[in-house]
Amino acid sequence: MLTIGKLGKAAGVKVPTIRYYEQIGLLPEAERSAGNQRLYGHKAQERLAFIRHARDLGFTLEAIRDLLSLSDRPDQSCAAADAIAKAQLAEVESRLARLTALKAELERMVVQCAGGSIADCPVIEVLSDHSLCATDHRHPESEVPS
Amino acid sequence: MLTIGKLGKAAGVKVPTIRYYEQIGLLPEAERSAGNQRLYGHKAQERLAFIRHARDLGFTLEAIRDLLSLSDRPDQSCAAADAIAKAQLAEVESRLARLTALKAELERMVVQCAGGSIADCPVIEVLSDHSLCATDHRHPESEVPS
DNA sequence: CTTGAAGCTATAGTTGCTAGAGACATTAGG
DNA sequence: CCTAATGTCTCTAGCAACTATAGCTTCAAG
Repeated sequence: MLTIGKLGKAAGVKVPTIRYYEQIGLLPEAERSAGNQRLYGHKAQERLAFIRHARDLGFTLEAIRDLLSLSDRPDQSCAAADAIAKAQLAEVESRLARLTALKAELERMVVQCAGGSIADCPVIEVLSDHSLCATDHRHPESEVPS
Repeated sequence: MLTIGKLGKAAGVKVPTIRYYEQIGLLPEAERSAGNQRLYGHKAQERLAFIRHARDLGFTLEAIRDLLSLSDRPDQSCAAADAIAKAQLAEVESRLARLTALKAELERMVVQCAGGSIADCPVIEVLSDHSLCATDHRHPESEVPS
């Protein structure tokens, strides 16, 4: 049985984060020692690793909650899990597209800036006047949508 | 003079967001009509467009605050503005790199899933066991760092 | 002159944690 | 066995950047 600190170290997750996951019901309530400290077994360790890995891949806690409850019913179809992963992939792809456009525009700004004064700094200029952007694209709605 | 609603529509910013920007001091306090409603002139409209554009490019509100105060002093050197833009570019590039790695791994998961049962769903499997990831990469620290 | 849209303030909620305070538990060294 | 240093406990508040809600007032059109 591991204390919360060892578990955190093993999984690469900070201690308060583990307690937070328990609080929101992603992890079940842990067993307690005589002195009221949380103790974790192998199952909890696997579950936390799953969560951590999914977070690393950018899944939201809500999506992870769904994936976990799916993985608890191994007999069912994996269509739902596949759908969640596909949605995440689509999300990542759309963010990639947006970031790529941002990168191009930022590069244009930075390259043009030759260290003069603010009055003719292309950084300020481009930000002030959208029409100075490359004309062949629209801006993304926002960088990280709701 | 525009009411807050017209201004929002003109700049593509929601009304509560404008009030929020005023609250945190990004926009100056607006003039008020006889009936206490906010009124905006040309200058405010430009300032809001600047903010909106910078947000679209992923600058934080803190960075925008700095850029705005720089643009208010046109005689100074634009080195600071350039540094902010360069930092933002670096940030975008690092996020691009991370997202590209995520995309590859998600694609692997999704492609392998042939619609069987959860018990052998590659989505769940890969998430459960990190060693099933492509062995030639480490995961990014996190998708969007602090 | 009435009705409905748009505006006002103030507060709370969102996501995914992180930081702090102040008290108790455990462990390593002497 | 005692003490000091960690580790853990609960609880609350804070971060970014908004978004939503409630309950009110003001404005513009018919």
